[in-house]
Amino acid sequence: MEIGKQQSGVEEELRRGPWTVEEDLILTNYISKHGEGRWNSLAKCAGLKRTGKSCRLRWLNYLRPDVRRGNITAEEQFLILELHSRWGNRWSKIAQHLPGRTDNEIKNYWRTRVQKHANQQWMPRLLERIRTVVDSSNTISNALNTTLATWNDNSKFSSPPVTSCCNGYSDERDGAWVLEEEVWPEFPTPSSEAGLLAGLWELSTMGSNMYVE
DNA sequence: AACGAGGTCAACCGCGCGTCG
DNA sequence: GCGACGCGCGGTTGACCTCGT
Repeated sequence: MEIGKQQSGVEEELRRGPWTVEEDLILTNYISKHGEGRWNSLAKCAGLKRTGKSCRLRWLNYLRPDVRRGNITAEEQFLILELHSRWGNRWSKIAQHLPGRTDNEIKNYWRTRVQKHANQQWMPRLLERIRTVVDSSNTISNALNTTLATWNDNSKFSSPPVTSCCNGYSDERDGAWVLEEEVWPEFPTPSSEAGLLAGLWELSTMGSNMYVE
């Protein structure tokens, strides 16, 4: 384990790297008794040889009781795509709309699974398609799950959900998917922002507990 | 079975902002 | 007004895992 040094006065050994079960227990017990905040003094008072920053990160990203673990659901994927298209890399802001998910988790998810496809030309069309589905469907959760599950399971983000909404071909030069514009079907009136919000509100009433301002 | 490449994710780092004395 | 401090955010790193050859 790498050892760091405090900058001030008396040198004190600081632990870095992965947290042990014992450290997790100490931090959890301390916060349950005294609450969070004042992380630097918290670390000292709890007897942890960690920086306040490290304690805060460990608590917020891992130990907090309401941290939700496990796979990102289709609905969460849609929200991440939608909110990122709106706000960019504002991970903490995006995370506020996915209860139990941390900004770090969303950031990692985006960078490892989505980013390399984010600039492909079908992405805006996919978002538009989902918006339309959300806007026009009375079974929003099912519609989203169907659309995105097909997309994820069959293509691993490497191509748009062509089987359900459009045709396309793989560009010989770089393998990127190219949509054939003319085969896009005409959907009902393009969704308005209000329609999208209504759809997400619908989702929130179906137990997903997600919402948008 | 062994090895390398690529993916995943917890943790760290640097910076900027707000607050307080 | 200014410096110290605490905190939060986004970017990056590196250890570990998985998968293909």
